[in-house]
Amino acid sequence: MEPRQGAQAIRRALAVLRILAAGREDGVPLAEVVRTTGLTRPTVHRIVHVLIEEGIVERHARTGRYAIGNQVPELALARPRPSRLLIAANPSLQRASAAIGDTLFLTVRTGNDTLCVDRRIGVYPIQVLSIEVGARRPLGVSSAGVAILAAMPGQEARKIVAANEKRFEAYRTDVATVLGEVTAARRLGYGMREIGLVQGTKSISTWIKTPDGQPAAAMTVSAVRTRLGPRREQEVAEILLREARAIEQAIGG
Amino acid sequence: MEPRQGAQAIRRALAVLRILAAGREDGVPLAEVVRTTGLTRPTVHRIVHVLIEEGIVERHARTGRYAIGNQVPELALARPRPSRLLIAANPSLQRASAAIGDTLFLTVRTGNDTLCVDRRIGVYPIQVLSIEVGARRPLGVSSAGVAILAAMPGQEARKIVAANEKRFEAYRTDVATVLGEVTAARRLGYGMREIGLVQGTKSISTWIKTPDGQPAAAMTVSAVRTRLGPRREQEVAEILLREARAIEQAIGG
DNA sequence: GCGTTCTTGTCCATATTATGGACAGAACCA
DNA sequence: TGGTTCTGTCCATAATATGGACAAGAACGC
Repeated sequence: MEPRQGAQAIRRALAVLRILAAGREDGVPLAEVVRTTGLTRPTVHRIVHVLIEEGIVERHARTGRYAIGNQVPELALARPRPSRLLIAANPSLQRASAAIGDTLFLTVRTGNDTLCVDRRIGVYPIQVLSIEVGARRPLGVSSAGVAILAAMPGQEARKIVAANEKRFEAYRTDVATVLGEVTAARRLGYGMREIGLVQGTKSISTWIKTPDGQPAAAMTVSAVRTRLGPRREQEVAEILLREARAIEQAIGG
Repeated sequence: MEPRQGAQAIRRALAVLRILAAGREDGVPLAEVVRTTGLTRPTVHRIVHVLIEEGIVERHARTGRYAIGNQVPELALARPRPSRLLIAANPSLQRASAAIGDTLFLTVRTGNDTLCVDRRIGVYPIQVLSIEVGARRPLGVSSAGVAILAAMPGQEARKIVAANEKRFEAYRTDVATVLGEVTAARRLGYGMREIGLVQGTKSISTWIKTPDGQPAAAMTVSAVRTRLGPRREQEVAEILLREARAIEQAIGG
């Protein structure tokens, strides 16, 4: 598949949109878009302002930051919701949440990012709620991202990690660290992070593959570190692995 | 506001996306996109296939039709849902639905289209369910579209109707008919269609304006024609007008 | 069967379009 | 005050997107 030519501008506009999406409601300053896309400032400026005229991007009056606009969800209404994955995963998430009691996330891969698409809050009184539905991060910086990378061929994973290099700085990590974590996850059979994105939390993630063997998503448990000692880590991982296989079945059938 | 230059390709890609969005899950054949956008076929073909590579568009294997892809709702997750309008309108829709008993729609304007964003089913046993959330139509072909056009300055309304000319054929209407209906709606104070998009139905729509006087949405009741005689039309219109003002208050405050 | 009309896909010379270096203003800090 | 961030704009230039022309497959009629 040689990439189709004659649409540089469209590809660039989409790259910009994906960066803006990572900024959620608050949006992203122009300079950051310039840095992370590697495009020149006049180009990004032009793209962003055309997208504003078209209603695809909005600009916050106070901060001057750029964010995903109204028309994007409007276009999204054209698709049936919720997605097949969400339907297939629902019973598993419910079971796992009840069995574990800590916060549970379902995260998909989209391009070079992870995107949280579902979250279940457990019964345990201390819950890690830092990641919300819609949260978008470069593949590799969260345990879910590491799990998804671990589930794909090494070459592809390295390519993605290399592509995300510029964005890792903001999360205080780098290519070598991420690749190390990916290797560790392959050995373990699941992704794990002693130090979560939030201080004092720990996360465990299992990957979910589509019938053709591509990793499609990850299921993650996050909890305060003290609640996930070695013994409980084992328990939680077993539940997650079982339910991940169940979701794979549900997609495949 | 002179439109910004240097982004023809991006604008064209968005025009294509909006047409595809009107096709919902089923999508739209390439030829129809070519017709309604007025672009040449090689151009549309290139745009659509680049968007497929980027995950923004999907192609149905069986039919060959093109439709909005997975990544659009993924980008949409960056925004908080539901929208402000939906929140503001909720109590009014609930009250109106209870009072009227027929199917109620909330429709917004997006570009040159109307987009159904909410639907409430009433208690009366015969309900008009042809329009679903996500349904997208050229402004002017539904009573909601006529109401929204009626609420804007004549010049702007004429511009939009002219821009939609090519798309009217598919709905068996034309510029003159639509402009006539808009004028009638202005006189009446609400939009009305004796012949709905579905045979034997009748619709009544009131417009909802933002604080700056721009029409933002329309509230519509659809029912089988026999259920909306002159007397009941009055009643329903009064309720819709009252609730439309309530929603305007809720947005403004 | 064979022509007709619909569709989608591809090529490539061309000119239109997007590009980005250079310049400039605004806001903030020391 | 000068230094450092940010955002916005201009315009000559090169690279890019464009669309006419050609091709091939699918559906229909007879």
